[in-house]
Amino acid sequence: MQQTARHLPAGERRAATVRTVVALAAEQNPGEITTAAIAERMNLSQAAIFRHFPSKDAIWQAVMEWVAERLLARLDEAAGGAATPLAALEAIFSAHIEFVAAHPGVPRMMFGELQRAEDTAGKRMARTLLARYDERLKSLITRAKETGEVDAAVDTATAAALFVGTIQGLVMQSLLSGAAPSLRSAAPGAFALYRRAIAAA
Amino acid sequence: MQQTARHLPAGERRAATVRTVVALAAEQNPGEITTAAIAERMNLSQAAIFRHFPSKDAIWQAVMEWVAERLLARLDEAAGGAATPLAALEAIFSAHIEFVAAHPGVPRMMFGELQRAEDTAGKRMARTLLARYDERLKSLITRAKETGEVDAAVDTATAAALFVGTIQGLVMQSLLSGAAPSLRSAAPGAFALYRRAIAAA
DNA sequence: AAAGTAAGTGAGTAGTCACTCACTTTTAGA
DNA sequence: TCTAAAAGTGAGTGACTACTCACTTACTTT
Repeated sequence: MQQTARHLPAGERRAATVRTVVALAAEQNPGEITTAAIAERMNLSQAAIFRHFPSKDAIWQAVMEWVAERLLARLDEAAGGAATPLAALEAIFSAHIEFVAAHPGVPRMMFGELQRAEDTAGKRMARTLLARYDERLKSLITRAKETGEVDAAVDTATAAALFVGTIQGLVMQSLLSGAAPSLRSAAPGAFALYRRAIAAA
Repeated sequence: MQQTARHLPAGERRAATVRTVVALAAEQNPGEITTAAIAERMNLSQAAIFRHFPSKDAIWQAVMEWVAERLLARLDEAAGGAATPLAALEAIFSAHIEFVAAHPGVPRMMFGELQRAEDTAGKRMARTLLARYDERLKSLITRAKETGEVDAAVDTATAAALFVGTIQGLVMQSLLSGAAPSLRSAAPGAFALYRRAIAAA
């Protein structure tokens, strides 16, 4: 990100480090991001990193916290402005796509953390994020059943899983093509199909 | 896998190595699988690995070839026995779920390879596999539109992406819970929703 | 301007990684 | 039964990794 601001206060340096990791994850395998690479991107010595984080795991934890806070805030904001539960689902869908289009490294980091064998802090944070996401989806789907927008015969948990899967399908397509714009343009069509899957007849 | 067969002929040792990597990927982050770990699992010295593969990249290439061959063969077999295009899609869905339930490391390896920054042989193989998969899906969906099973208004490419996404949603759920059985039990419900998304009214 | 403190650095360390090589053991064919 | 080739090994190597530490530089407060 910014290059030439030296001697940042600790809080800002931590924030800059997190932003740098998110940016690097958009370019390379998150598992292969080294502390040296992070430092180089910030025009800092590698040793400086460890003045602000006790370990590399702590960096990943901070990054996953950043993702959880920002993503959930945007989703809640999007859902809040919607008139009906189904409209809220669509708003969340768009907001999520917008978020990963702006930060292409995020889904890669999520998958990377979830795949870790050890039970790291970052992995727990990723799990928590997904659990909270799932909660919100299930709540909205339940309410949409009550308003009659979603078919009552549809299983709520399955519908929530398909919502996430629909996004993942788009993400995978963009991973293959390497293009972020395709994500945004393909999103409306994907949600239209998802709506068909759950909508009442 | 098997432990005590020493001095295997080269072909069998290569095959055993691939099987070992697939098994290890079910237990840990594929990116962290070392040649030492592979050798240890086979009760072999690490140096022996390099008598059969010129590099670690070559191992990954062989593994991805194994996956591509076996998976596509099973999918084609499943599709072949189906009466209609939509039935073929369902058979492919089941066969795919069965495959990843039997080899839980496979989706992790796929994602791991696709995330690589460098253009490795394994990554190219993963890309090719997905492209072939996509082809088959689009062909079946097109034919299902002709028979009237699938709504002609549904976009073929989007429907193919949602098919893959539906499976990924299930895989992600099982990654979170760590349980393979949940994959198999949740699959029929997930396909039922997918069918609703694309079926003709 | 002096001094205390926070931020940053150069030069390390121990450990791990993929990969090599001179050498030994096993297998298979005549 | 002998032998050559194939399969496997022990002991390395250089490159890279997260992390440390004694020391320096910059900022802030008085």
